[in-house]
Amino acid sequence: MGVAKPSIPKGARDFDPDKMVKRKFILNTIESVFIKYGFQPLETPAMENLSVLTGKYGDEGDQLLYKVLNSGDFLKKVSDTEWKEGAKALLPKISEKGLRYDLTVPFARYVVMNHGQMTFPFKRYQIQPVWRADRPQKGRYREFYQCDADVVGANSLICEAENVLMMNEVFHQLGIHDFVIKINNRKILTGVAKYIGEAGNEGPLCVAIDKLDKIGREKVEEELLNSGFDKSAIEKLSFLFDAGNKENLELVEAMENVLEGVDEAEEGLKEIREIFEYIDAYGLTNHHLQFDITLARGLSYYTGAIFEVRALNSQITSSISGGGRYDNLTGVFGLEGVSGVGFSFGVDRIYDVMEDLSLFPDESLNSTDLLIVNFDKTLEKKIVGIAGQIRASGISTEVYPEPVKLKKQMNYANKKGIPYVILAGTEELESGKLTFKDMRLGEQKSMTLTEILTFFKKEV
RNA sequence: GUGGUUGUAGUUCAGUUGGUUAGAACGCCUGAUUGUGGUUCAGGAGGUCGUGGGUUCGAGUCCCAUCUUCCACCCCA
Repeated sequence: MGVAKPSIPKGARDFDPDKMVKRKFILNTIESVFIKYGFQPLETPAMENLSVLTGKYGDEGDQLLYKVLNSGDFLKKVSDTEWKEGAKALLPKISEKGLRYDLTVPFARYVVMNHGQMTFPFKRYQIQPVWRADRPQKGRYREFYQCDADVVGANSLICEAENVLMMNEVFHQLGIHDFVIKINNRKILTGVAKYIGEAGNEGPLCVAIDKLDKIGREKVEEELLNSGFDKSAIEKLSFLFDAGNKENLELVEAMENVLEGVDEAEEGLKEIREIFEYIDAYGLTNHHLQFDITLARGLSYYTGAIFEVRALNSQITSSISGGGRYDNLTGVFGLEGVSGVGFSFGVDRIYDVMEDLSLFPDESLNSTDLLIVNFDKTLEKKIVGIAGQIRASGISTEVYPEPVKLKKQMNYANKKGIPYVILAGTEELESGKLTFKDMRLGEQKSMTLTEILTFFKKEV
């Protein structure tokens, strides 16, 4: 009997060191920008009670929730009749907990549980994995990370403007310069629904026009027809499809003319204007922002501004960041009147874009600066001492832990991309002149430890 | 959840209508070089052909199941 081959669950991944170094580069960049704008870290448990999770993501979402089986004899509360009633009736008896599906609902739960002690506006960021029992595809996994930042308890459009600022800062730092931040406002879309005589039907309207760039105008109109929209209503939508490539403010103006007198739309357009004004006032000139009246985003809880970021000139066309304002985050948990604005970065997709455009900087990849070669057991105590002194000045240093063949040690340095090597055998240690080799140039010099340390000081 | 697709050495892939001992490249190990990596040369190791059944004298090749990969829906990051 052979040992079973090890495997990992479908849609889950190992991140090997090569990948982790790159992921960390992205994650650290995002985190530092969050912190720079005053957001504080928050983590919530991987498991939530199912009562918190179910019913928050629609019927489809409930299907995609991972449920955790009760520990012990999970069948002990189940009677024969319940067993026969099928999975749906059985579920609450055998499972009380589930894995988190996103970071927004657990955050809402947190706010409701703690709002008495919190000071508002409350700004938190959260970078944690979430789980969905979806069928995996390229760029879609069953376990993946979300990076959310939200402000709750503030209605000012400064929050929206700062979202745009943070998106710009993150992508600039990552070296992604060709991207577009599309902005729209749910109030405008609500107004549009009203305008075409389908007041209250903005839900299906959003779902349909959100697919515009993917399936085209005809299919969208077809879907609307199937959703029960009137033919005349769909015809009235043509102003939206024909909006064309106008300048941002020009488009705002054009829409103001079309939608004049529809209160919600007027308000939404005013907000768009104001966000542009704030961004202007912040002094951000190249903001990559583009008002797009057809941007909708499928998610139902948005009520104000909505954002979506896409990289340009990349094979990866799906969105790499997005967000928006929601008026009633905590309503489902019985706490009314807490509004918020949030957005998130799609780490996996940002990773794919950067890989696609070869944007990962080489320096971000090797972590060790220096390797000290191990010649002989009897010299180990000395080279270890040297390593300690070098590390004390902040240089990341390795001692090769065994006195194996030099070739193998040099090869180790080479494979790991370690740029400098110290060779210190009996002679070097006696004279204090260490052999210091630059692996990239292939040159080596005799240098004292102090000389080496000053060399690194100049390098960094 | 629906329909399709993929799986052969560490990796990327060949493998003829089913027919001897399943190949290549790269990587890995050893040596040329016992104190010098990245280039070169010589040699070597490594495979229950995803897994489990079945058909057959004979299966990497055909059939069924299952897992996995990827793709299109649905939905989404």
